[in-house]
Amino acid sequence: MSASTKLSTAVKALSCLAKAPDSVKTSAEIADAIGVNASKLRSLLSALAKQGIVKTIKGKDGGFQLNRKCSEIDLQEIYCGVEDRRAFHLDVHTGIPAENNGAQKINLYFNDLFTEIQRDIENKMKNITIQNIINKTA
Amino acid sequence: MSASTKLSTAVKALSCLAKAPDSVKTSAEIADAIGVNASKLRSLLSALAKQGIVKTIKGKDGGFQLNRKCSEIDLQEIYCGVEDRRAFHLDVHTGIPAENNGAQKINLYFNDLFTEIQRDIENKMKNITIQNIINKTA
DNA sequence: CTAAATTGTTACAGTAACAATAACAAATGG
DNA sequence: CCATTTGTTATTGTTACTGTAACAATTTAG
Repeated sequence: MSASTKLSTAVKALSCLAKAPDSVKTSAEIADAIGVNASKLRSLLSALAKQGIVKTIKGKDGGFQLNRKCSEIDLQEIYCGVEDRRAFHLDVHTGIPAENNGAQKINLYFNDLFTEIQRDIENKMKNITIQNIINKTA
Repeated sequence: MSASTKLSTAVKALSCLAKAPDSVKTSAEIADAIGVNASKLRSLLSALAKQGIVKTIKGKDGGFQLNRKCSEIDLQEIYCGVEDRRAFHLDVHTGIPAENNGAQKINLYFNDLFTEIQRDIENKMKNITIQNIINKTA
């Protein structure tokens, strides 16, 4: 799953849970509703559980449930929970150095630039909550 | 080659050419100087030639040469020349639709969001020229 | 206590993507 | 004609990814 696909899948699952915040839904139910594989979804939701975004209930009659209000869950933390790397990670070619310090300096330049871009993106995502998305897609 | 790697490699090649704007360098010379494969570099530079960023000279004593001043080449057009997709392409999971219009709406939402992010990135890159990078990494 | 259900994680096979290189046709100039 | 260089395609090995299955661990019901 690409990073951006994980993000959108997680949002679909969360907004599915948001339809009945007090009930418990199994991974199979959610997976069926949003059209993804239940096993993949479980690993996604278990990551969100570690972030405290959802609550998991094991065993018979178990499943998943929102752990917070939709207005208190933003895209940035979903992303960070679901992906080990930083948001929209970019990389440069760290090829052979040789005595070639020009290429190395350009690598450093791009590392800085990409870091800056990532920060911009994360700031943008911090301001978008699940509730925002539900409102816009209702 | 990832998109971001192509971009940084292209910048290395261009700043290598910029060291002697009036001379012609072969792909082998440039590849050796920046530490990448000559064949890969040729396909990268041939894309930049189609954009009018570099000039190519085939045959004996041929090679590559800058076609414009460094201050008139920006990162955004390098990126677009070198990558067929748009800058830092992101995608959503376009899984089975079923009667499931909620998930589809979320896909549309993310398509819009990612498009907006791409536009932000491209605007940022438009303001950075090869000359800027040379100055900062000199 | 036993059985059923469910999460959480690992494994796996098949496929796709990628990297690095090689190879060669096309073009060019001497 | 020949040497050289680009531009493109093919090849090969490796890595990554996808979708699925399997199963241990956990929990509740009865």
